[in-house]
Amino acid sequence: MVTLKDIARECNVSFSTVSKALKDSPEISGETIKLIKSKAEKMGYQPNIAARTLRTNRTYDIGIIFEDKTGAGFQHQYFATIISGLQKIAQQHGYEVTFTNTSPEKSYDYYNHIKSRNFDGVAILSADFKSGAIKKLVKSDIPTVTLDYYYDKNHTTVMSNNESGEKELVEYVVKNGHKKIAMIHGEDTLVTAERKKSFIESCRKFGIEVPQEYFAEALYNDPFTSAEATNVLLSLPTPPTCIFYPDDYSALGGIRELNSRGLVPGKDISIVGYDGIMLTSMMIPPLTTYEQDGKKIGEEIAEKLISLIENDKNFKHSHNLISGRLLKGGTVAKIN
Amino acid sequence: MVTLKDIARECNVSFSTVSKALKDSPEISGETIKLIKSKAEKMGYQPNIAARTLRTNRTYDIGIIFEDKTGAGFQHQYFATIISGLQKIAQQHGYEVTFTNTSPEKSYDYYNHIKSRNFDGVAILSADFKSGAIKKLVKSDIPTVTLDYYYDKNHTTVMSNNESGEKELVEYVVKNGHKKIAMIHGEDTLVTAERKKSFIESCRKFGIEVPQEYFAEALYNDPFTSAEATNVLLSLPTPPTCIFYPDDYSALGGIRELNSRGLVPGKDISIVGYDGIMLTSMMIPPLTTYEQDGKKIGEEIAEKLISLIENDKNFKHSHNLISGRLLKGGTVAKIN
DNA sequence: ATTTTTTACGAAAACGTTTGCGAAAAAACA
DNA sequence: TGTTTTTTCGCAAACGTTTTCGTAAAAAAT
Repeated sequence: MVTLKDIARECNVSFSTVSKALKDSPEISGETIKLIKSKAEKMGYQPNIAARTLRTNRTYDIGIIFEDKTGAGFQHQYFATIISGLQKIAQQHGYEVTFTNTSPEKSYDYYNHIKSRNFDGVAILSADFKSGAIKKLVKSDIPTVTLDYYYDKNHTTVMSNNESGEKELVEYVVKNGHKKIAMIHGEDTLVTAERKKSFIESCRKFGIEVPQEYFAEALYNDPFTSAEATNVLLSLPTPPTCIFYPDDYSALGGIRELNSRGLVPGKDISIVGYDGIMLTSMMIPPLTTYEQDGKKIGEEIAEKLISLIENDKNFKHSHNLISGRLLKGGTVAKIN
Repeated sequence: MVTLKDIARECNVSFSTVSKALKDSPEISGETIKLIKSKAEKMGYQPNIAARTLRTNRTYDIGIIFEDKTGAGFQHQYFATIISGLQKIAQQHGYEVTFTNTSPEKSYDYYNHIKSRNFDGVAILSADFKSGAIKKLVKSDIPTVTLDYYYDKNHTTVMSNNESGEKELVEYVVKNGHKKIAMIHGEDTLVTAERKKSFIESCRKFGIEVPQEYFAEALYNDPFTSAEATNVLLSLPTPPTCIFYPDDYSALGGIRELNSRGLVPGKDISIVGYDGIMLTSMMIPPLTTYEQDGKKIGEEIAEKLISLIENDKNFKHSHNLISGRLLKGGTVAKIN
């Protein structure tokens, strides 16, 4: 590889002059800068990042923490688009994105690992946020931005707007005449809590008090537990006319159960999903759902993280809500 | 951060002794090794990777090239599982995985960029393999493994076994009595060529010569072009009884078209997909398709790449075929 | 008891940058 | 012309490792 010294030799200057010239130092005259730059270009110079890092403690590398219990991982559209958006912005600013190793063991020391790798910052997309390791990282001097988890005023997070998501869905469903609305929700997380809260309050705004038995728990993105939950809800003395699912995959599981009972979504029963994965738009009828804007979320994470890294003077920690949009499919029947 | 010097001070030895002790050098006595290691552990020592890289030219970092024209990217199950498998193995060997920046411009110098980043090796998952930039990289001294593209004997590739995939599908379909079998294939790539070839030869083995008009082109993973292609095939004087789709998403597009014609897959018409994405197993009936083993492919890529990096003496460049398995859904009707 | 070998460690160079500081040359001023 | 200021550049240290080589002490061999 061609180094600063090689260029220096060609230009008859010292290698420190080359270094300065390449970053437009005012110490170096305009002519020599021009000379050096063209020479460097011609020789195909690329700085050795490791050497730079050693000296400056900057890697231009953003770590991503993505603890993937299921192994199915980021093939979910939500995460895939987030990562895609994140990488796009990072790349625009000259950063690379690396999937940093996640712990098989519990007591993994993320902080030390990341210090060792010299990441400029880290985006925590999926993790056990309550664990000591993650907390230590977030509270440390390493710039971090979290996805869908909120600690306090002293750190930055980007969250999908669950409140508006549920609100829009409820409004749409109620407008179609539904009053007996049930919710199958995911396992107990911050996101789940937010969605439940908004669901309940949105219903209340229309004078609807959702009874306890209209709530059922399933696992996110697991069509089987949601099918079961569907079964439970439909076996109630007064079954709901509309069922909310925690996500689109779960809704598909629900549809299977409904079909086996001879019920057609959008006619005999109404359902809504959450996420807006591509496939649901191709179903017949398309699933009514709330599309989260993963791309935007990823971009926002990258932008916040980079201004944190680069010490933007007017950076303030913030809690960013990214809204998506209602996809009116055909699985909500108009009733009265 | 705690460095070698810090540990040396605590142990009353030189820092070079510490360095050696930590990697079990025979130069250092057993006792001092034990002492140093425990001290290092206690102090939370993590080596500075940048410094190590500068000295050794090793980063323990694997670059991934993933040119994503569509922006939809690795949310496709095939790539997602590949990356997941790759990362798993990499992590087991102490490597990190980074999505290295891909070029918006045509003449991007991957080679220099990767040299600059000091990646130990790079996995080329998706790229313009015929471009000069990629060729230069593959022909260089940087260890590379490619996915689904084959150059020559002097480099290593891992490919999904398209030959056996098509063969198994054809066998299954023929066994169900089909003789008029059409193929919608994707755009012209190496993979497409392999699949077409195997399809034709497998049919021939059963005495079936596929007429020219039974081939139609669509775009991979695009339900709309495949719907159109479906339309063309069904409008033929003698329409096929079974249609092969380039992938599962395309098959879903086909199903829409079939439905709109009042045809039910698995009864009035038969179809098969390719890929085995999770969702197809939840359809009613489930799609008959060939599941590619992305996880295995990713693992194989990582293993090959790492032995290449670590200069395994008995490493030989190879062309690795990874087979998947037939998923017998319910979209192939038995006819006679 | 002397010589040789082995063991166990330290000194120092090197990797390629960035950057503070000093110095020579040029320009400005008196 | 002599002095000061400014411009432009080179020197050298530093970042934290790895690794070669040298060497003192200990052990073994004579």
